[in-house]
Amino acid sequence: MKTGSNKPTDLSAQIADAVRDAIVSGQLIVDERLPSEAELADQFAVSRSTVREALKRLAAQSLIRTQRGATGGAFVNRLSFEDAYTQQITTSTLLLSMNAVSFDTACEARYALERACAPLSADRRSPDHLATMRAEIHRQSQPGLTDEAFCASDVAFHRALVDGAENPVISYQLAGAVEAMQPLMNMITFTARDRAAIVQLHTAIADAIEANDAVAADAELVKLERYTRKLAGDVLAARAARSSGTGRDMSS
Amino acid sequence: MKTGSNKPTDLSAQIADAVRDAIVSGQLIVDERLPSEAELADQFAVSRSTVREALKRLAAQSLIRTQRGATGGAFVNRLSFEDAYTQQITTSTLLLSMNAVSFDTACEARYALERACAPLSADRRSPDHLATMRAEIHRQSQPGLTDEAFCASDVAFHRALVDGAENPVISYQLAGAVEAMQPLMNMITFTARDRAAIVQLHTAIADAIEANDAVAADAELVKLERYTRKLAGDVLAARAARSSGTGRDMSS
DNA sequence: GCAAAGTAAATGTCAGACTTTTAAATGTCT
DNA sequence: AGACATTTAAAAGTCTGACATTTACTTTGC
Repeated sequence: MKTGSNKPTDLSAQIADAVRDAIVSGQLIVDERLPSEAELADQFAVSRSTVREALKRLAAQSLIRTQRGATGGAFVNRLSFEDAYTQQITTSTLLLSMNAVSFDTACEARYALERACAPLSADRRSPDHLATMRAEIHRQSQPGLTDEAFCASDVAFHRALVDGAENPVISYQLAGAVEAMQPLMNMITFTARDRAAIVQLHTAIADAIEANDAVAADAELVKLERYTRKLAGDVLAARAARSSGTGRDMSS
Repeated sequence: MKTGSNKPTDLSAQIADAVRDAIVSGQLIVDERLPSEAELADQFAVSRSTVREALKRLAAQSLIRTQRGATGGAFVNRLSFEDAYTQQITTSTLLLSMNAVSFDTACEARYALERACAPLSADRRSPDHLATMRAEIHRQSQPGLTDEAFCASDVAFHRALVDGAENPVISYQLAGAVEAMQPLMNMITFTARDRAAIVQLHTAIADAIEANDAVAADAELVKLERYTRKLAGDVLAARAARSSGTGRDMSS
């Protein structure tokens, strides 16, 4: 696949690739110390600056961490779920915002994946997750809430639903799908009626999860997806009616 | 959440964060050119090397690309799905290999998500996807295949299934879940009987997808998941029987 | 024996020079 | 005038050497 000899890239990129391969292939194990910058510079026959640029690339991917001082250096980093979450979220968000992904496509993906973990969540959810869901529903019922805060609470609600599956890998995978939707949702202005409808659907979902009723949870999620897409469709239609060519819109 | 003033991090990290924020928040748009390294060094009142290290960090996340020459510079990069795929895959793979995730947890996540897109795939799959699936099944039936090649073909089969949903966001999200399983699967030695069973299940899945039968596809995926977990469980049991403390195993 | 001072090794930062790449401006020939 | 060659300038890429800062270890002095 990657023949490598594609383009004679930067030296720093080549070095970063070499070290990355060593980490991914297991030649360098977690918490192992890399040679010092000076030694690496010798080994690769480049200057220290070049090595440093390579190390910064790896640090940006959380593959290594660096410590200063006498026993310091660059160490292979244990990629934490938390780090992976945040990376996933930024990547997903940018992917959606930069690639003219239609609202429908993103929405479909999100609800398809979310419905996948609803049965697991219905089976395993802890009181904690339920409490979070209820708390977010309550917040969403507050009248003074801005649209942004409403969306943020919406995300928190769905995160709790996903986390209820008690599977960190699923939580990680869905972090991107759920959070990346928020900027898209922020384009919608929620009327009081919209909010009431959403709160009602959220309540139904929470009820189903609490009752360990996977089928009901799925059904309510489908309703919520339909409602969300309808809202977005209305926004789109309204925009199209107002102006027929004012920059970027939400569709493809 | 992130108060920012946590630790007085590196200058290069601070600068990278500042530029990243500008990109994510939309202050810098796709293909826009950043100031030259020298100008950035002036603006942030640091040396050019420091700016360069910051830019390398961003380049590692595919947030910017750089061009040499007269009209060159650093440009905000449109994050392509392809780039996002590969990032997702390395991150997911490392996450699993470094965090003592049990085979069952990873497997559950993968099949939960894969089952989520089976209905979509059954609905929309193109002849191309079907052809790929059939081709991979055929390859898996070849006798001389190594275990690694068998696993790689397995991944390709499932990728085709996922891609059949014709939703790039789903394909992106599942790339990690599917590919990251391969190293774990590679620990299994497949007997001829195992392979035959898997090929049969794959065939059933392909048949269901071809017949637009979402329910059947889901059922076969469940069977495949069960079979896979059983295989892994046997490997685990065999190891536990042989030696009761030889380094890392596949469980938590 | 223990605390303070010193030392060494490592990363972090800086300044400046040189190299390479690239596009555009300029010049030259037909 | 147009096509081709040459020069030039701007930018990233690389190298060298120096200094600053951090941190663990060692030595010294009491």
